[in-house]
Amino acid sequence: MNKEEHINCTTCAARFNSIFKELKTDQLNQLAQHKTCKLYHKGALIFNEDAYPRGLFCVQSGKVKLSQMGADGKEQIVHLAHDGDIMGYRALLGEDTYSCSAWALEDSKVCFIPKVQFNELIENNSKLTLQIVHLLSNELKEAERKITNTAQQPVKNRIAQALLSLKANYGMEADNMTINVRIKREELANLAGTTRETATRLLYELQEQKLIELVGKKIKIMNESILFDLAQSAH
Amino acid sequence: MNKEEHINCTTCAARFNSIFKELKTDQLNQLAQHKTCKLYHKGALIFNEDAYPRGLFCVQSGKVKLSQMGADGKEQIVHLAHDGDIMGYRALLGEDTYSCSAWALEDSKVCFIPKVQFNELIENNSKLTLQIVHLLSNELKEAERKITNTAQQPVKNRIAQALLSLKANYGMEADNMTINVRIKREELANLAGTTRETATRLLYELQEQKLIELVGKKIKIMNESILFDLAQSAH
DNA sequence: AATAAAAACTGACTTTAATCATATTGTGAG
DNA sequence: CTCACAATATGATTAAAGTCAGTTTTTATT
Repeated sequence: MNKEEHINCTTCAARFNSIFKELKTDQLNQLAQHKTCKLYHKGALIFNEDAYPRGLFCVQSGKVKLSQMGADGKEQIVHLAHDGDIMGYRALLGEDTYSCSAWALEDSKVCFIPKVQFNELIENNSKLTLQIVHLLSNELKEAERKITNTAQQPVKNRIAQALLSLKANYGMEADNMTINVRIKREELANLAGTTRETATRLLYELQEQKLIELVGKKIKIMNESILFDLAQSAH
Repeated sequence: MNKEEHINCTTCAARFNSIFKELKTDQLNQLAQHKTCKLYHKGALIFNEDAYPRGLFCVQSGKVKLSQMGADGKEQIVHLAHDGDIMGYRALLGEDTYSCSAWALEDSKVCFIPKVQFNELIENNSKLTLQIVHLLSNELKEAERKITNTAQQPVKNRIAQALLSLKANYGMEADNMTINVRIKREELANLAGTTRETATRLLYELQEQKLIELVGKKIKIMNESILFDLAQSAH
């Protein structure tokens, strides 16, 4: 008997948000047959940088950060994942080790599809393969843009960018203003590429400019269009 | 009559350095039938950021920089290309615009394979497709690492990294010490993500540390292992 | 060879953000 | 509820790198 409450991909809510949304029922059932699903508690490691992948991860629910270790042990968050996102496919397709680690930002259910089934799936489904190649290509585009921004923009703009990225990934709460994620200052800093202290200070500056509001552990976006302009422009 | 001296992919020296190295003669001939080859003079634009790709570019000879425009018009070099490298495949595979522009760093011969033939080629050659997916995946890995380095490393280390990257792409001259490319200070700065002036100053610092030597317009690597350590470590 | 233009260098100064130190607030375990 | 620890905030200082201005060198052109 399987203790998992979710054993069926056909009833997975995250599916419609994922690359599997167009799979037929029998293909979904085949997926479900081989996948396992696990609850990762907040702070838990899902997979580790430099390890070889043994399959594909797919976020059923929750929030995940993907981060690299910098030269002196400092974390750099290179990607955020949420419901329906797949993780580890770069390493799988590249026949390579993971280029980053995945950590649960909050309690998250993450499914695992063994490499064999993943390979079968993409060999028999060119549309799916195409979708994954699209993901890869989009991630590269985003990564290149982030290189340019990191190299050229001041920290404040990168903080603005980071906040928008959090919103894009995790959405808003019911009020449609509060970013729906609890993230530590240090993590925000590691996403924007700065230090904890500087992140704190610049958040307060953004608040003074009425672009955001800090309410408890959450961040409210008060003026998204100006925040967006700031994230784009160099000064 | 075709004025191009090179009309045949089978005799292309760069081929063995490219993803086409394992193609059969008839496939190469088919490629050659549809490709065009053009000489781009130093400084010439090969393709432009934000345009839609109409095919695949392949460097036959020469040196190419791929760069993005930053927020206030500043160039960021995100990739370097040389003999045998293909360019524009991210945009093609992603059915997207180019994320960067390609410029000839020196007089370069670049072939062009129309989209239709490219698609035919990858549809009929899964091994080739796999190779291109590998390229994509490797580029993403490199881009992620560059984000981390740009965010965390001081400029001097990034200059060291840039020099090693120039060496990796363009090799050394006969003396096995001099990097085989003439690059402007400003371009080196745009590769490392800094300013012209800072690049100049730090090159002289590296020279004082006996890691490099500046001879005319060329840069000689005097102590690669320490230069490498510097490029890796954070301080 | 002379000239103009581009590129590189250099110094002075300013700004930005990191670092260090300390205080304050928030949070979870028992 | 209390205590300990983690996280955040904040001030002071330092260090790194950008900016600005002016000079020198290199390169291409006539």
